[in-house]
Amino acid sequence: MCPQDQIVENTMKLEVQIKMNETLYLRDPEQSELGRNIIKHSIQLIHKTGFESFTFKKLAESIGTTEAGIYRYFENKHKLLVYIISWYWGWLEFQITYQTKNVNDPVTKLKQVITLLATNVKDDLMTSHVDESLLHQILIAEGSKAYLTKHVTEDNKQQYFKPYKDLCNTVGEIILECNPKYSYPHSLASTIIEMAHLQNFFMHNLPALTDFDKNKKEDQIIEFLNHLVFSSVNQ
Amino acid sequence: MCPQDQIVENTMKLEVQIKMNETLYLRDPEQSELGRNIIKHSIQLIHKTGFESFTFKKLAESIGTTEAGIYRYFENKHKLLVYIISWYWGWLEFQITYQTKNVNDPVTKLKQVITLLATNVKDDLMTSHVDESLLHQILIAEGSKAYLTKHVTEDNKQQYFKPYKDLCNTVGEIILECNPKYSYPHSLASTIIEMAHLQNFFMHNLPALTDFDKNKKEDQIIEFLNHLVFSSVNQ
DNA sequence: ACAAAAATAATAGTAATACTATCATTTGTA
DNA sequence: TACAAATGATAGTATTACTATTATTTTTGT
Repeated sequence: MCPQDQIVENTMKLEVQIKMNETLYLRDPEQSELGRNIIKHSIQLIHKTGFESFTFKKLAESIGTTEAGIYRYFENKHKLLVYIISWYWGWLEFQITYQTKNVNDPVTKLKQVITLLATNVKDDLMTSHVDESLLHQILIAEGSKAYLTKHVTEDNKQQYFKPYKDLCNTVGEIILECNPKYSYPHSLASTIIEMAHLQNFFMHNLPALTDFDKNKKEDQIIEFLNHLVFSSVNQ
Repeated sequence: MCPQDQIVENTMKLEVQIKMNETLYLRDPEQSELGRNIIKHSIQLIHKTGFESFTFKKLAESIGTTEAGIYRYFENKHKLLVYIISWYWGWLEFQITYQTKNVNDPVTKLKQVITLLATNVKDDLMTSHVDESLLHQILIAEGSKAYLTKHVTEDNKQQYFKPYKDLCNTVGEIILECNPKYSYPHSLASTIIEMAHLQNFFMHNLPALTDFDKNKKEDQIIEFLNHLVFSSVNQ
């Protein structure tokens, strides 16, 4: 298991806690009611209004606190976005490790990973203040905005994208288990991860860019990705 | 040739002119010196500062006009971004049609398309006010911001993404020429287009997400995409 | 060549955003 | 209980994303 993931026994019920990069926040949002509310409501608000219209003022109003209160936790809305996205990658990494831990066949494992990446999960009750279903949709619509900035290099030096890279590595290693001679494990892994999200966005919003119809949902994306991945890995 | 692309004889030298969606602008920027300056300088400025820091005020200063002057051409900076990105897709479609017009073998044709998509071209002198090399880099870093918005559905109804869809269709048709039974021509086409850009961004900014080193440049991305595409198309 | 129309420049103004600062009040903890 | 830490309330600034008005050029039709 990746050292970023921890299971913490907390107030008598089992809670999953994802260890976050400390330079992302000013005050740890996991450690207070207000902090957890910031995470919870920012997920709801970004999902509802989109990242561009999302402001700390609106967030403060929806929580019932003040703008200045939010600024004590996060320097700006970009860092908050990176925070919740990192959280999601960490949580996904945990899901992958946990759900495939007894699977020995790498092909089966890779198929399960593709399904996990492309499926909009139900809210995981083990993380009470995070709605993973909304978070999955945020990843689809806003995920790339975390790194598509002019300050990506500095952000990268601060390790903001480590959870994403770790996940990419994990998937890359499973690809190599399927075929140790495959030349592009990381690029294929990032392609799977990005396309699991982007084909979903296209299917719902720009269907002419896909071969899917809205009804059958993610199954078609999973079939497409399976076909793409296994034909090239087994080449 | 796609009806969107036209060659126009203009002031004694051959100029390529891409027909643009008229709802994208308030006044046609191709038709005046100021308009062409808006396009030229916005490409330079977005490339230099990134789309988030790009403002009409800065653009006006770099042209030597006023903010209000820009607003007479474009309602807001998002429409200007969509404009220059649409322009690029239209230009690319023209390039593909033009450069592969005598190629009969669909496999050769698809390989050429992949190369065109993944290569940072030199500035095309046939379009004097547009620097295609900068535009290609803008596509890599900002392209997805054109559609990753809450108003993507309305924008799509206004046909803002038609040039992208047309390109996707063109590539999809070449894929079907390679294998008429391939099930996902559009999804594979959008995957090629997006990954040609995204793997480039990752290679330069988040190399851990790829298997490429900065030196060898786009060749490795082209090899990766060729391997991915032809193993799955020939499956 | 000249008048009318169109485009541009100059200036001003507004509401919202993205912060920073200060101080009073509440809450948690040794 | 006392003290520090966290929160709330309020205010203020620079910038952004526009809109409006009027004056001045430039274009164009005759």
